[in-house]
Amino acid sequence: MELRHLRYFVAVAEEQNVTRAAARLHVSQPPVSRQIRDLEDGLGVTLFERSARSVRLTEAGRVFLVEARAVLARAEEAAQTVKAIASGKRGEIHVGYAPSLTVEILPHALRVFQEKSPGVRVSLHDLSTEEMLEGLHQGRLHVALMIQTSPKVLAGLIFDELCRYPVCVAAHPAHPLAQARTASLRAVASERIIGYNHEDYPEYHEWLTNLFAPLGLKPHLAEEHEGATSLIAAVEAGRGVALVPQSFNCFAGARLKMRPLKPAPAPMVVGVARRKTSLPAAAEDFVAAVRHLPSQLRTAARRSVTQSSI
Amino acid sequence: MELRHLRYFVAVAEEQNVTRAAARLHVSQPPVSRQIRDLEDGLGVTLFERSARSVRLTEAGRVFLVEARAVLARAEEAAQTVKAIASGKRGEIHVGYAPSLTVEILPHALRVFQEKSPGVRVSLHDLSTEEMLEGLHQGRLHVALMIQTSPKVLAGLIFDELCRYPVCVAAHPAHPLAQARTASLRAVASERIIGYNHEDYPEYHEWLTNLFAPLGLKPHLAEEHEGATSLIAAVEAGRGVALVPQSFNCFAGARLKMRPLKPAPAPMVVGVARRKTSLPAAAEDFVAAVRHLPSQLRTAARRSVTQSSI
DNA sequence: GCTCAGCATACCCAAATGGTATGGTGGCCG
DNA sequence: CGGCCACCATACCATTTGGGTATGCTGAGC
Repeated sequence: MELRHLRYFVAVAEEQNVTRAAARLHVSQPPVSRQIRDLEDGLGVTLFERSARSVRLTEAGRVFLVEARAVLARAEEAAQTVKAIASGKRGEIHVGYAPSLTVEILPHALRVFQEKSPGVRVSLHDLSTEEMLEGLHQGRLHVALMIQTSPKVLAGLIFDELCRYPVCVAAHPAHPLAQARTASLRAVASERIIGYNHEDYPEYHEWLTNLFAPLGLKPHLAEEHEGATSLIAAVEAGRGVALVPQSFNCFAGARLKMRPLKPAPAPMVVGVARRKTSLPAAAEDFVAAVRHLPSQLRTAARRSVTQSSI
Repeated sequence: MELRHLRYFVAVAEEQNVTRAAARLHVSQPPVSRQIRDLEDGLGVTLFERSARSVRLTEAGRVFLVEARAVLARAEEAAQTVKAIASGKRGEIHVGYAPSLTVEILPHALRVFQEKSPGVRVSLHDLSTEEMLEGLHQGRLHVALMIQTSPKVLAGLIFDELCRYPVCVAAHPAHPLAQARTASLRAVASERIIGYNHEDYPEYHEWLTNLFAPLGLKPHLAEEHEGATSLIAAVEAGRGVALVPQSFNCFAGARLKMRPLKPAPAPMVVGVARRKTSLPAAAEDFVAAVRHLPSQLRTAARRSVTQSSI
């Protein structure tokens, strides 16, 4: 049994007439007769009572008509659904994100994307850097909004920069470092540093070491946290200071003070990562939406530092 | 798109391997590759990510897999359903019946039939003779359990006799005719006769006239009713007597007394009528079930007359 | 870098689909 | 009641298409 048989059958059943059905199907009459016969033979069931002048559905045929219509409708629906998904009009995408780095860009990206692709569900996953890399490789994630890492860690992935944030010291408002407009690395070097752990943030330690190396200093990494939330809590508790991108400012709010480092080291780069292998259209669309950030967001880092640093 | 495409697609998707899928489908590998390609072309959607070594579903393909399975399952179900109906294992049949004539045979027939065809629903329709004839011709009824009528009224139908009942006089228990063991036609001729109307019971009047004609008498048809229920009510009310088959006895119970005519005229024949054109298997089965009545039911008429007439 | 698993391509043959011509049958109208 | 016509079935041919075999190509793994 093929869908063609069902299409022919439905046409004949609806027209109650082989010749008209053939016209409707844009074929001649004999093939229709034969396909119907083949269908009946295949099922082992007589679907039409035939006379020389007419065809009429049998009881079994009447039931089969509704079944055949249902099958054809389901098939048509399947085709439509898959087309919608392939074109990015429908579907679901899984997006990993680092909340502390994306507080500014993610809401905007979501708004732009949902306007363009209202039928696509965006599933957001708050993950560590390592979890995002793993998720991308395993295919569980389509895209990830994350800190830029070295090319070797990004192997097999494509990373596009979205914005840069100056490195800041985050400290309790009463902390001495919070009293000046800026902070020096040298001053930070004598503080307990609250940082990230190695398992979840594979390049954080290396970055931290490299930051202090030019001055011949070594950071005192006093605590390692699993994420921004507990890190902020530790800093707020006065257990030390953290070196974080300026985007933390929105995230931590008034609980911490942020002070840019002076002289400013290389800024921290936030971007979107995805697998090199082809993505579903909806995920591509999401990347496109997130990539054309308004310029104010790209430079927002500096603006907002200015706003909050006094 | 044909079901074959879906079958091949599901096989490849499930095996994650074209070669194994081909083996499962009992065809060689190249046709499978091509059918998948044709399917993708037809849909305009890439369903597999191909490498030289493997095929993997795309996101669209993953969705299409569940859709394709659903379509195939629905098609399979349609085939099974229609086979079950054609073989008489499932379905619904519409049976017309005259309650007063079938009180004995219908329950038995239903029991036998439902035991043999538990999946078939029997829809019973309490109808007049005329309604049954019309229903059979229009196809609304598959079979009818009814009084035998003349061949010209049964044109296009097949009638099989099931049982015969002696003609009885039905009267109120206090009525003079109810006092003797039997009744003569001559005695009945002087009574008001409660009968059926012409529209619903086309041959009743003729039968009544012919019954009295040999004696040179004419019946006094005082009332015409639409069915047995109101006829019984009228007789019970003492408005007259009725000439009915002996099967009325079970139906009317103690409300009326039944007395066989003596000498006995030709008995009334109850049988099963159906269209000459082919019936659904379930309806054929029903006819078969109703036809092999146990002999006690065929002769029950006389037995039960004997039982109740004293 | 060699091997091999595994998908794609090329090409051929057979089967199946669709077309044309025609036969057969039953209803309908003159 | 007989001829006509509508309409389905059959016969047969042409074209398409599905399936088979042979083989090429590519990338993973040893």
